[in-house]
Amino acid sequence: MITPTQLCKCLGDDTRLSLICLLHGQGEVCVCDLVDSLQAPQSTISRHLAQLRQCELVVARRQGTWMHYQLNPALPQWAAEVIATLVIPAREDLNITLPNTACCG
Amino acid sequence: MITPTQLCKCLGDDTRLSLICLLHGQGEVCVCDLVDSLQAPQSTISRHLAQLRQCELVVARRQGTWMHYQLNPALPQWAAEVIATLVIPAREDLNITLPNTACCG
DNA sequence: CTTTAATATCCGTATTTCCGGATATATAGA
DNA sequence: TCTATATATCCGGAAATACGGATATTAAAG
Repeated sequence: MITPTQLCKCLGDDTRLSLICLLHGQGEVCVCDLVDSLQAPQSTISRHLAQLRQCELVVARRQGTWMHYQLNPALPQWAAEVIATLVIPAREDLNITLPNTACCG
Repeated sequence: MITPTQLCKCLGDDTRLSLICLLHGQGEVCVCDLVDSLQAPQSTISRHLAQLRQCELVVARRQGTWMHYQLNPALPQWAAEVIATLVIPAREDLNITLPNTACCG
């Protein structure tokens, strides 16, 4: 179970917070869309996603060669609440625009 | 003005999160009480307080040789909300017990 | 079984962060 | 002015974190 300190550590990085913003309020998003949106090397995105997975902030589902990520729907309530609160100013600060095109069906 | 990433970085450390827990819901607390409560070297506490000050999460008031800290009452609402949400599980996780004795009048 | 595409992991390096003893600063009181 | 107390800052070293190109893994397709 994630601790408050760990949650903050996870969210205390621009790339990871951006990923959380992209996932929040969406259903599943595949990695290629995340890489596209953030314009960062694939290995960087993948590494941060692994970290978010390890803290159980996100969960992944494989569909063929694609991986679909979403926020862990079973987060403790306080964590979900912190994320929901942060996402609003973070979207503005980090200039996050939700991708409206899915690279994969 | 603090950014969401910066807030999370600040809160993503046991010592700093503990300090925030000790200050939240209290009025002012002096440094000696904080050092006492957290059982950490004075320089460590002072360094973390300086960081919290720099991010404007806390404000300080000098009274003679003592410094009194409190949460910045003028935080952006989202930041205040994140802190209020986090403090509850953090108190439990970090075993924070509020000091009921003030070392200085 | 080979190729191709998507994603994950490895690994050496650069950067950041944290630590705490030593020292500096600031203030009150004698 | 000298002393004592509270707090802040300095500094060198240790530890953690981030980066991204190269490589490995996985699965679909031919």
